[in-house]
Amino acid sequence: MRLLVVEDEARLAAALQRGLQAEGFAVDVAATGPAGLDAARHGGYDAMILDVMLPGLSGYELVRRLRAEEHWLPVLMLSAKDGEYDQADGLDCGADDYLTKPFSYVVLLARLRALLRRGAPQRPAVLAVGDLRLDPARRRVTRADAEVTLTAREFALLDYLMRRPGQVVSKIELLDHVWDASVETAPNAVEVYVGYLRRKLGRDLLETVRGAGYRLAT
Amino acid sequence: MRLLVVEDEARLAAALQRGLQAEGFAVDVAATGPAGLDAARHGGYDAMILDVMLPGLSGYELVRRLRAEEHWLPVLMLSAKDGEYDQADGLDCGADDYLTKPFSYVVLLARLRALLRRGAPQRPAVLAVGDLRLDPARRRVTRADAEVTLTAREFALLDYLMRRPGQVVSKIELLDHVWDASVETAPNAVEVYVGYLRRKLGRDLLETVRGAGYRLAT
DNA sequence: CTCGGCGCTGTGAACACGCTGAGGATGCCG
DNA sequence: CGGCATCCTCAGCGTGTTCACAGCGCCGAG
Repeated sequence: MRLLVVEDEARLAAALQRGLQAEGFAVDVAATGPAGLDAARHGGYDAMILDVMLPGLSGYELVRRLRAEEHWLPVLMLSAKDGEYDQADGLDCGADDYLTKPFSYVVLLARLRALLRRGAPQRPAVLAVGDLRLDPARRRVTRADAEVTLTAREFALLDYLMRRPGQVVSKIELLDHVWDASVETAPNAVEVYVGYLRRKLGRDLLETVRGAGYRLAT
Repeated sequence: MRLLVVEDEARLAAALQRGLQAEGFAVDVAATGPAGLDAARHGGYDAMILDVMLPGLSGYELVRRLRAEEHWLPVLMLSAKDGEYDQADGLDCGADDYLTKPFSYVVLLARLRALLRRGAPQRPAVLAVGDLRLDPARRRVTRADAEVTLTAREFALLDYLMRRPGQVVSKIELLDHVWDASVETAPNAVEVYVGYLRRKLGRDLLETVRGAGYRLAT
């Protein structure tokens, strides 16, 4: 289990890190809001413990941004304030649980375990770009509310592109991530499948960037 | 949204009921542990607010029994004690969140909303999808009110799929969860059992998603 | 305008995937 | 011990999917 602790008070951060490591967690620490957001985005953590008062970016704002980007990492918020409206704010902006300082270590652990037991709360329910919708769990794709049936490879390709809307993705990158990396596949295969997707979803969706790759229209 | 409030203090129970009804919830009240357990078992509620100190059966014990019977209703616990170990106990015995008396109404609402937003893993007592019904306790399955007899494996497979209606479930996942994980079983076994289920329950129920897995029709 | 290279697409072959009937292994019960 | 139910492997078959190939069109540079 990997945890991310975002806390600027060095002593508290260190104490948390030591304590949680003793419980068998792998713990990374970030000391500022932006650093925490970055780590949460890229880190593959199982949960985050997040202070509200942070330099650079408040905990509230951090969670809001994370949720806006469809990251569903469980978040346990810590706050020095104990006014009741703060708790409500924290939960409403997307945190999963809330603890007021000073808190006891035992309570922290119990809450954390409850959070982890629950697992990631919601999943990226559906990816949406324009009128295009892709539901990974149900494995369904619709364009303008019309269902489109895709083969496994087509689906994987679209999934990958929809997670990077507006970005140019090279054929090499697609071969590495959508195709089996161990099998040597010609880049032309990507062109072929882009062709299939265009035929099924409409010409306007996938833009070719000559010499660089493909971009999903936003 | 239907709520169950289990609270023996009449004044508090009435206050909660009035307040929550004003928010648009349908609220039932039970005044004792056994009555609460009974209501929770049979009621089809979306969440339960549960006092710890109850006549007949403590809140801890109530949740424990509920969970043992595989009811996964979200539970928000209320306690007059505020010793930290109580919180830990409450969470560890299966509650989803915890509030200490005296609490403010605003906080209660925020927590409740967070709980409902999270939506505890839906596992109702009787699973139903379309005209298909599966009762885990009685181990019975009916399709259009006609009883169908299944073998243990067939039943376990259908059970797992019915808990994820509309979602695509891979053969690997099924092998991991429906079959004994320690025994190496060929993926073909899943195909065989899907075939059995189709034969007994009708062709239309289980859709195969080539290259991905199976999906229970919604 | 011309040319080279990149990307698009129709064709078709190899392949992988999933379905099914047969049957062996195992365990339970009379 | 024999009969029966259940579980699961195996092999064959049909079909959808994947991808290489080759020819062509188009874009951009010179």
